[in-house]
Amino acid sequence: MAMTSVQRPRDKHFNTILEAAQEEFALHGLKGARMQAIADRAGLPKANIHYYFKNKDSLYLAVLNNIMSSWNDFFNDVTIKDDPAAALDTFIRQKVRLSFEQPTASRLFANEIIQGAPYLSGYLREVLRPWVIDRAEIIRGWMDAGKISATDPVLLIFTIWATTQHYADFQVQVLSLLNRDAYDETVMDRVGDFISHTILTSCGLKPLVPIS
Amino acid sequence: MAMTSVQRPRDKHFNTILEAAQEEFALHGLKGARMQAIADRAGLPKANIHYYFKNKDSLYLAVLNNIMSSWNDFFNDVTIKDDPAAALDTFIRQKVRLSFEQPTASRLFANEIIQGAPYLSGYLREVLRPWVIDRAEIIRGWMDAGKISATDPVLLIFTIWATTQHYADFQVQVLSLLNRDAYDETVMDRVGDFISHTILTSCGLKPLVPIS
DNA sequence: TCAAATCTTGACCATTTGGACAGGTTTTGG
DNA sequence: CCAAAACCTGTCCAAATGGTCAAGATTTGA
Repeated sequence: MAMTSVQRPRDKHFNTILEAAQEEFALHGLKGARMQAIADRAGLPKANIHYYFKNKDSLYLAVLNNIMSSWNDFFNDVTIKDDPAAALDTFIRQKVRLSFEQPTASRLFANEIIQGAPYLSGYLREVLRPWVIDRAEIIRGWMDAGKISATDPVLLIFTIWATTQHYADFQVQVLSLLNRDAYDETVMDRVGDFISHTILTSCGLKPLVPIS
Repeated sequence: MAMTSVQRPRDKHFNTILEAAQEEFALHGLKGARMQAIADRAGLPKANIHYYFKNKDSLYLAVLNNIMSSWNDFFNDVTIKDDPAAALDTFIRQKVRLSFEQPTASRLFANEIIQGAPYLSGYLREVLRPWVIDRAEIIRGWMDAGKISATDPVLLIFTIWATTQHYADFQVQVLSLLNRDAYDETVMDRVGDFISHTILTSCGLKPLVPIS
């Protein structure tokens, strides 16, 4: 965050540290994460971390900011004129992909929220709430136009978030219960199909893909 | 855990400590929680905690065991002969009630799973997996009997878990986005209605309650 | 080429943290 | 009533932890 605008070659360390920190904070939260563990994961001496980041808090904030920028982008371009089935399906599959391909970001966010959002309360109030109100308005527009059946737009968004992020936050549980060692494209598609089917059906829409 | 079978009067402290620990562990995870903070919350000197529990790990385990016993009880008695709509509706509403009334238990569980389930991997493998397989069998029975439409039983269970526990784990976010200070019976019922409607509809069942 | 700017790191420090323990108080059971 | 058992807690300590710093290495740009 407090870096120079020019991207110097050395700044690769900057990103290495951010990634290592993201992993550790996602795993143990702010208090639980250890600076030494972050340093070890980054393959750098601990003192070097403090050259780039003043302290633990500022590193945590840098990681958070780095993540939150691209959190719900997908649904931004949707308008009332769009086809709800296609729009919802796309949004769901993008969120599923994010959960499968960048689970640590989701886990870090989950940790922060579980812990009471001490560093994201402002984000929730000033960024996410307007976003939700805005998107809910579009969904309500679809309802009024008779394109989807009556529903609660905000709870619908919550449901999409919950079902998609579940596969990132609870990855270990899901893998254990599916008796698998790792996610793959097949599982991701199966989950995308299922959630899309569930949401679309509940909105009175015809599912784009049948469930196998 | 390592207590005498007789419930002595003094053992009220035992439960006080368990509750305080549950709160702190839910908030900060195993590493992040502080014994002093648990002691403060319990209103006892830290040394007293160590009289009842050998160390931080054993306290954490005691809290986990205390929680996991009554985690998915609700769905246990269901059989193929039962009406799927009623059974699913009941299960969903019970889980929603748990999320609203005992959110810390859910948050502690979430923390443990996010962190890779270091203390619950055995539980996942030996308790939860058989449970899921068993319940999935019943749902499959409903499908075969033509009582519900084709679906993926395991992903259906995941979806119910995800949507219901979301309101415990992400309580702060939900409250912020609903612009409320606290949950109440009204919100809980609205959420129960919505999730029940969503799940039942996706199973080709007629919702028990219309969405307002 | 060379001095300034940038970066790296081993060694160190103050504070926090989990935990031990001895000496005390209260309860229990005969 | 009394001794044994159970319970309580102030005090202390070793280890872990976040963070500092100064000396040195490397890079930059004129």
